[in-house]
Amino acid sequence: MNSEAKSYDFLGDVSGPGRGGTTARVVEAIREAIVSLDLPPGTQLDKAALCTRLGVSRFPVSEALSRLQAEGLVEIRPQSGTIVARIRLADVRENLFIRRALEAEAVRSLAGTCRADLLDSLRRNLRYQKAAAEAGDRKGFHVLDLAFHDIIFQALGFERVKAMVESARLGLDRIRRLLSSRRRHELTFQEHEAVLQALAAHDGEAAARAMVAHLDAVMAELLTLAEAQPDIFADQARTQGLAT
Amino acid sequence: MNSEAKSYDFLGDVSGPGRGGTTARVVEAIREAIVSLDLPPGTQLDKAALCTRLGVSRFPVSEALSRLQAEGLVEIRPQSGTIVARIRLADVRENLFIRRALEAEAVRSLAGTCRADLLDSLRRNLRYQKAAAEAGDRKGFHVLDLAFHDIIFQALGFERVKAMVESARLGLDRIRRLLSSRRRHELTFQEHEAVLQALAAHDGEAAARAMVAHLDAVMAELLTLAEAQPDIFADQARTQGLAT
DNA sequence: AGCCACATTCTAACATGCTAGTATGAATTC
DNA sequence: GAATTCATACTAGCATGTTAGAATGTGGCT
Repeated sequence: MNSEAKSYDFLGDVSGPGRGGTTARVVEAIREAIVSLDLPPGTQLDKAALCTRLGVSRFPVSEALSRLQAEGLVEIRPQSGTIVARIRLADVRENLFIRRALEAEAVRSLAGTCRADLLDSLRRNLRYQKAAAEAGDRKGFHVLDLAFHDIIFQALGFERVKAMVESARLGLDRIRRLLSSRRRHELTFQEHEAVLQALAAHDGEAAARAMVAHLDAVMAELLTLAEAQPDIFADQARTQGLAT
Repeated sequence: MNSEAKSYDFLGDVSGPGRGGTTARVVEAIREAIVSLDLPPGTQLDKAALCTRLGVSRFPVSEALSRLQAEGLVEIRPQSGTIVARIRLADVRENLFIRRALEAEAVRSLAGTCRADLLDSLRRNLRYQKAAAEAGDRKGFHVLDLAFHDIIFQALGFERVKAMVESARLGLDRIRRLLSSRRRHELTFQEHEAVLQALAAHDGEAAARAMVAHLDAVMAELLTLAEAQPDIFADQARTQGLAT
């Protein structure tokens, strides 16, 4: 049974200074491992091994897995086992729905009152994006992409909204890894720029439209990818639980 | 110190059939107590008393409180204590933002493809709403109000979105209790009807506008109420942590 | 009298032990 | 040989024990 060692070497360090925050760090470590595909979809998680590897007890691990289940990254089968959630097309759609709704409303709501320093931050970010896209720096571009959206939510000041969007984005990141391409970077850059333009013009509706267009473009590519690599997806047609 | 008994009599029963789901039931019980204002904002929670009252150990209670913190209903002060979150104006704004974004996008996305049975369900619900409003049945109307929004998300089929909206709505329910009035019911009914009209006409944008108008109307009343009863709110101006 | 240091006490966070439910595989029966 | 039943091993969920940190109140000091 335990033919594979399950050493979980790739997991980050969770040793913290004081007492508090252990659970949060465990969440972070496992989430990172899942999103980076070090833990591929469908992998069974050995809780005991996780505890020994991270040097913590089962309490924080249990709670961490529970939260990750809420985020849709793992699937807990009661009394049976916990596995890394397979990527379901329905989840991809849902996560993109969440991002479309919240991010569009964010820019719509910001356009009217957005301050100059916000625009400046976005402009600076886009300059870096352009450079990263031209240099073909995939990882750098990804970081800047995240930062672009983060800047917007920072300006909005809604912590829970930000957390929700981040959660939705993480649910998509496992696929995005496979999607990252130079052409996509250039397109993303242009789409981001359109958002900025609309924000600068204080046109909320246009900003929302630009954001939706951006996310829909990503969605379209993800779906194309899904067609090409059906093996990493679970249950395309059945058990999707669409409204009856 | 323990001059008050802290009997927590109002808490519902959490005894379940089998082994699983205890934590979920504890969450439900405490959440209900908070939303119904049996546990007023600012109340300190006695974890041990909760355990004895509910007949469970500290494990499910801890996890339940942790989840409720994520929902913004309680505030955990490390090593110090847990209190029922005071209602912050910023949270009200955030929760309404979430609802506006997700519910508007929901009806926008549904308008194009909405099926006849969905419209029928909504129509039936609105007939009941009208009856409840005219009869002055506050509790009944509230239930129907929830059902109206639930029907929409049921049709959408996105579980996590539904959970997010529900969480946001619960964060607002503590105030809504104080706001529930006959006039508000009539207005709500009319606003709901506008949403239905637009859905029936397959006009997504109009449906979204109607939904936003509905939620904004609620928001306006909540803010008016906030002015009138500032005592239940915490820190109007300071420590709101708006983007610096 | 006002202020500061210290100790007590309370709490959440963490570790560990235990139980029940599930799945798997082997043995038995048809 | 195939299907079914039973035993075993494994897992999540729950209970309980332990520890570290924070608030508060008290005593001494200025």
